[in-house]
Amino acid sequence: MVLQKRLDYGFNGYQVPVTPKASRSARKRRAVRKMVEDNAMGAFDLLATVAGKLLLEGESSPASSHTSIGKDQCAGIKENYLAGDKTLKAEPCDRGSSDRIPLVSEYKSTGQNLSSCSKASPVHQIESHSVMTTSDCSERFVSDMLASGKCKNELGSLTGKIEAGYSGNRESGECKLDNEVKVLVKDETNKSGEVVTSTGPDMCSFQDPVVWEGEPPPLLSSDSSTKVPMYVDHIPQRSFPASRDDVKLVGRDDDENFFGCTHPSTAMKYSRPAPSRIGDRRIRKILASKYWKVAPKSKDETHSNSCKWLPRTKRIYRDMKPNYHNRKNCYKRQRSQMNMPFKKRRLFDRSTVPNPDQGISREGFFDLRGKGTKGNASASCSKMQATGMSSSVGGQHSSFQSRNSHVKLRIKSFRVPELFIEIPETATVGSLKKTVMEAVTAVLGGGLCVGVLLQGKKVRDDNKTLLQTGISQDDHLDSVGFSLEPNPSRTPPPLCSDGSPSMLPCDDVKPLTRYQPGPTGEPLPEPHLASFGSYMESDHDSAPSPTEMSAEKSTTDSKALVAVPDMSVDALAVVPGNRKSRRFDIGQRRIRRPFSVTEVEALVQAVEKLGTGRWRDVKLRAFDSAKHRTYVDLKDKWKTLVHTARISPQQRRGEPVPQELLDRVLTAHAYWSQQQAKQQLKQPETCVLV
DNA sequence: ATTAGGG
DNA sequence: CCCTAAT
Repeated sequence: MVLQKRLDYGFNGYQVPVTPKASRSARKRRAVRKMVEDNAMGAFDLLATVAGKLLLEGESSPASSHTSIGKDQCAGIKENYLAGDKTLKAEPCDRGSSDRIPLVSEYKSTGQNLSSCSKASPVHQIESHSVMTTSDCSERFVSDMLASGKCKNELGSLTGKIEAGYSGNRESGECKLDNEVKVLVKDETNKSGEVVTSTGPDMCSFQDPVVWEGEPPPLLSSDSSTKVPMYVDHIPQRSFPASRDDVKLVGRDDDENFFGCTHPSTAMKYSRPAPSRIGDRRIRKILASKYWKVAPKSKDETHSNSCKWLPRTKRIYRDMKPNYHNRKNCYKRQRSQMNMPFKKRRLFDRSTVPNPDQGISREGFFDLRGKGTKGNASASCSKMQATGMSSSVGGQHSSFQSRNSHVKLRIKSFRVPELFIEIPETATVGSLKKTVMEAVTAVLGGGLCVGVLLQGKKVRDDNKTLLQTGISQDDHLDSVGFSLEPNPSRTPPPLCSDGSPSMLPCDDVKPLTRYQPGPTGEPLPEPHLASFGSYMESDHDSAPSPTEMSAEKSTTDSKALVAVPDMSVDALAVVPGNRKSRRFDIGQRRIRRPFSVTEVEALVQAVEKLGTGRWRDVKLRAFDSAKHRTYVDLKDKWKTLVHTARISPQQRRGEPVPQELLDRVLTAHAYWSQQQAKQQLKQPETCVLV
């Protein structure tokens, strides 16, 4: 059975954690991994939650998958942040449907905002609650929002409220629900934070929770947005353009200090009517059970138990819980961890992680979504999006007189394209979840690149300035878009949007494929491998510009971004359009890509000729075009092949490797082992001689 | 950067 | 597949 589903995420606001500059040193990168994970966790949590039932509730590893997503997602956001400006936001996707379902939304400032209307309303409560608690970390927010059973129960009503509010707004004709993600930059000092944002006339509710340590930022007043307490320790002295409708965030650029925490906010929209621009921001119901067929259990690889190479996320999460500790401590810990061995660090993380998740009700959100989306699921379901990772950047653009040459961009939303999943009817719901999660993780996790579109055309030259490309021009602001594109090196084949039709149907019921790896997977020596390799071409590490990625169809739905002139003139300079895509892969575990028989064949052949111990050469010889197969991978594969060949066929798993090949493996292995032994004996002599 | 081996 | 250690 093949399940196809496009996932749309609508997230409401989280502060994107940023990690220190990725160092070329893999080591350093690993070092920050932990940090990233910690920070990303919260954001992702929210994201994942919003995403719907993707979460692996209970059973296996709930949080597991999100982490990875969060990491990259966040990385991506940061990417945008760096590339664009300090103000990036993401909003729920538009679906062209009339109903929009805000998750934790923001409302028009027109006084329609719910919170102001009913202080006693659940919404209000929740928001307040969140605001208050968020004083810690984004994670906190999420947990708070979802955790308490109370919240859970209230969500239902929240939904109602939201809808009501929404409709009301619609009538007014200018109401927009705007869920956005805010990127906040926090200062290392961590003293007081807050930020930004809009403040509606009646945001009293928000005020309370807000605790200003020190003097309130000067910018608050003029804006019509909601004030939200943030973890921003330091707020830049500069002020925001008064007319800005959205929340802005300010912060320092230094990567090293960039240590944001996500944070949702309930901002109100500015009253300026700008309906068309935004379009429907409906959050699509994601995994409506209705549309997902679930089948009875079947054990298999789904339960990664059998998989020795359990993805890190799983491994970690098995005993790790989201980290919802206060930011300060968070920071401290991270810091302290910097000095300990990675291994130890990991353990440390696990043990220290509190256990916040308890009682969290993800259902709440889900239900909310479900209700809101009403019968649109089917529509959206069938709606295929040819574009791979299309993203919609939307919003209105405001023409601010720029005092300086800065451009502010706001990304309204990013959409995750279809995922094709093939899973036996006998699979369990749990395995389905895992599978989906894996697929999602794979996409968001490591396979994304950001593309920049201008008037529908991709801007490939990363070195051009915004000015040169025209992105900074007011009249072009509407046509600037960003797209999330598969990062060849990491994107799991299955995800390629429209891509190869081969992956769609897949009638042959395979044992239990993850998510139908690639074009029914046959990367191979000559032709296949080559093509495969080319497909996976650019490697993250070398992938210079996201924009270079191929993305046939530029996002049609990419809308305008808000460009807001800003002061920090150097920001852009700091983000020279080259190779920062590296950030995407920080701490991201590679997706699992089982070797196909063809690949095995190629490997065996190469090893027969070159022998073991020359993996570099093997790689060059047989897998040169397969960028995702490193010599280490090949070595590992050989190792497993040898093992596989030695065990009984019954014990083997995965795609069966022809016995013939296994025999060759043993033969070759024996031969080369012998050769190696001989060398060993000779070696001493030569040494002595020399 | 490679290789080797444990996890 | 990851992580280290040793080259």
